Amino acid sequence: MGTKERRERERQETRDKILEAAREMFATQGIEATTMRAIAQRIEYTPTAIYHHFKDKDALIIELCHGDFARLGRQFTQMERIEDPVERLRRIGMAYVEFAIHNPHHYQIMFMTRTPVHEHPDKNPEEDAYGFLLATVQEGLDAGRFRPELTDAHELAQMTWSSVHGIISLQIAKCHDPWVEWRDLRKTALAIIDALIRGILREGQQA
Amino acid sequence: MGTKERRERERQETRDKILEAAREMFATQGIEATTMRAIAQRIEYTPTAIYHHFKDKDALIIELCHGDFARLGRQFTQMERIEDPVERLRRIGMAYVEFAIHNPHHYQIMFMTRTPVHEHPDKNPEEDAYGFLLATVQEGLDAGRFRPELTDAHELAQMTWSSVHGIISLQIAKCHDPWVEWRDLRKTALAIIDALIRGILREGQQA
DNA sequence: TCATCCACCTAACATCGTTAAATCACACAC
DNA sequence: GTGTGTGATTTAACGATGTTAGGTGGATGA
Repeated sequence: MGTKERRERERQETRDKILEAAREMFATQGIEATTMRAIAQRIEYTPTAIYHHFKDKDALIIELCHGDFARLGRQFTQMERIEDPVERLRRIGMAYVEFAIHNPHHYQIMFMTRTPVHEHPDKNPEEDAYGFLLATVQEGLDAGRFRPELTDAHELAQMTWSSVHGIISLQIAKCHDPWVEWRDLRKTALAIIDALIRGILREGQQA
Repeated sequence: MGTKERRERERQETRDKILEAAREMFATQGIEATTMRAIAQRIEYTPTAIYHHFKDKDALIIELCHGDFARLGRQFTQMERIEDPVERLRRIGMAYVEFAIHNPHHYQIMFMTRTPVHEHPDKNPEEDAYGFLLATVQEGLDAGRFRPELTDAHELAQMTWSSVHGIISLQIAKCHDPWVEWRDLRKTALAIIDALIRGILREGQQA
């Protein structure tokens, strides 16, 4: 008799309903403005019901981040078939930008706020976006594509990552400030990626 | 009789005490964790007293930001005497990094969070850090130092700004995450600035 | 002397995340 | 069928937050 299984399934269903509601409300209203009571009301439950499925609001956020990191990682691994590691680097950068444009609020949670510790998931390579970037950089390093003074894969990965993150996060945080004439995000991001790649490539390796 | 002046001065004094307390508590505990009640207790006032000097917590934050932007702008204008605009660009970037290292919490408020509208101050050039960056880039542009496809001063300013902001903000937000082996901030930032500048300079203009 | 003013305080409100304890529905043992 | 759990959900509340209405008290100025 599968009553236990059904119970488990039902439990999972309401858990998913919570996640789904939280996901959309975080994305549209922002994380701070989304209250536990509001999430509960949305799925026609009582606020306390959520605490039966998640320890607290942070746990809810972390779980959502988990899924988002996995999605981002999957986007990256689609670039696996690109032979040239430098070209792959460029494409990773643009995929990152697209992710941010389509999920600005989640981007903010994932990369712009101090998340509560949040240890690494199960190192599943499909979800490990940073690992994929690191591997790509290492490949370029092994092929001798970069300038001789750049030998640290982590440093190179962090350089490329942060240079796209910079323009994304500034525009997310400051897009409404009138004292900067913002340019198109995709265009500026591409210019940054191109400039940075030019700047890290060994002489004679320019595309 | 200067009683009116004295009253005004006294008012200003407690106002400054509030600002000073808030400044330090924001810097050490973080902005969210610093409560209005705590600020009040620190200066031995009642929470409501603060509201006699500032409309609300946001107004307090904005006022502090104001001062911080001015400080940053003053740091920048110290580079005025550097002749070469490209070298000045590099030095601006490093000054920006130093500012962030010494004021991480304020940096977070100034550049990593959506501040409530916060219109531009009085365009005082001494406080307008972005304006100073923009002027430097324009100077390099006029001197024909950059690649021919890069003609927009705002785009160039945003490229250089965001590439240093990227590594700073990532390390501030994610420095405790164990899934990235962070490198020294100053070193990585310098590598990024150098790479980016190499990547935007016209051929034959390399330092 | 007395009304005024203004900095400041007392007391409270609404809302937040969160928790202890009660309730309710339903599967199971006898 | 009747207790007996068990586990999902609710009721009611707690403490903390930002904030506000209304009062207090002491110096000012006529």
